[in-house]
Amino acid sequence: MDKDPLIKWISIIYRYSLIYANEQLKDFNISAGELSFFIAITDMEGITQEKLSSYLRMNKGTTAKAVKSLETKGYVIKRIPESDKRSYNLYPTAKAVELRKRIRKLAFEWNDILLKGFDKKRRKEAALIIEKMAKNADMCINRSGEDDGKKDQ
Amino acid sequence: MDKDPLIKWISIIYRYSLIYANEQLKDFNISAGELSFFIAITDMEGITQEKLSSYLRMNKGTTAKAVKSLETKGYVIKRIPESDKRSYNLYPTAKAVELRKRIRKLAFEWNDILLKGFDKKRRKEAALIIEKMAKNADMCINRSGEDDGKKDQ
DNA sequence: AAAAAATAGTTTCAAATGCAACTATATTAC
DNA sequence: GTAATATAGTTGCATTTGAAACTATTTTTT
Repeated sequence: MDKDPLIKWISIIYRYSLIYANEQLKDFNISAGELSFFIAITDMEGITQEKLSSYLRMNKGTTAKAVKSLETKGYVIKRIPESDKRSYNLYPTAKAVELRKRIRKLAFEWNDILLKGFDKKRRKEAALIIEKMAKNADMCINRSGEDDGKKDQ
Repeated sequence: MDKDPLIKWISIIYRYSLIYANEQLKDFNISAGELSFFIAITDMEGITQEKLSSYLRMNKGTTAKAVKSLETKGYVIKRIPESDKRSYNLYPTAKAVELRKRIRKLAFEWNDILLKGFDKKRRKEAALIIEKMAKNADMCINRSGEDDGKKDQ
């Protein structure tokens, strides 16, 4: 049963997610790599790149590039706050806000594809498991995931 | 609960897996991207690139590059079979076979990190869920995953 | 307040990957 | 058996990403 390590399947899910997103986003001039940044910025107006990086667990260089691209494409505006001139607050443009719902929907349609054949209870279980695994990974790499101290359950 | 789409967590798990593997593999002159190819070739001696691509669900171009790199590094030998001169059979070198166990162990140590805090039953459940999700993704992108026809369970 | 350290972001380089066009060989159709 | 199609692999180009070195501010130390 554990002939293949989990990472084999995770890798497939991740790579196919990018393929799917690229296909679906073709008409919007947003790339798969930019998707999570787009969603986060439209959801959390005014967020800084630093916060964005830590929220998505992305390298800050990656964040810089994605944000710059979204800015060039007219989806994001950067504003330097008086309070800290090193940083930017990121705001979605009207054009981005207009697309927000459709783009978010797309991410959740992919959820439904991944969870096809799962009943409600198993969907919830899947979400919990995946999120916990990500937090375990985070804890290992950054020692920053909150270890909730819970024992095996 | 479903504020964030699953892909956010999948992305974190995948990217952190690469970071972990790159760190752990430093001494072996094998990169994270080559890892799954290394394991598959040492497990399935004589496999072709075509089969390898379909087994790992990797683009054949990606496979070609990874295999070439593993060959350059002295881990893989390509042999053209009489039966089909277009293809290669891939064999691990002695050097690869020698490392095989340690490299495989590494992949499963990462499993243990991801599944920290999960009891036996939940580990099995996690493996089933992840594999099913990957097959759902595969089905969507390639219409090739075997749809087992099972209803929601 | 000057020096040192921390923080926010950018840029360069390299790795991982997909796609599409390409070559070479095999198989199928006619 | 030749032409058309399919299959196996390679290569060039683009995207996604991380690491590390860098600049510019801010905060902390002394």
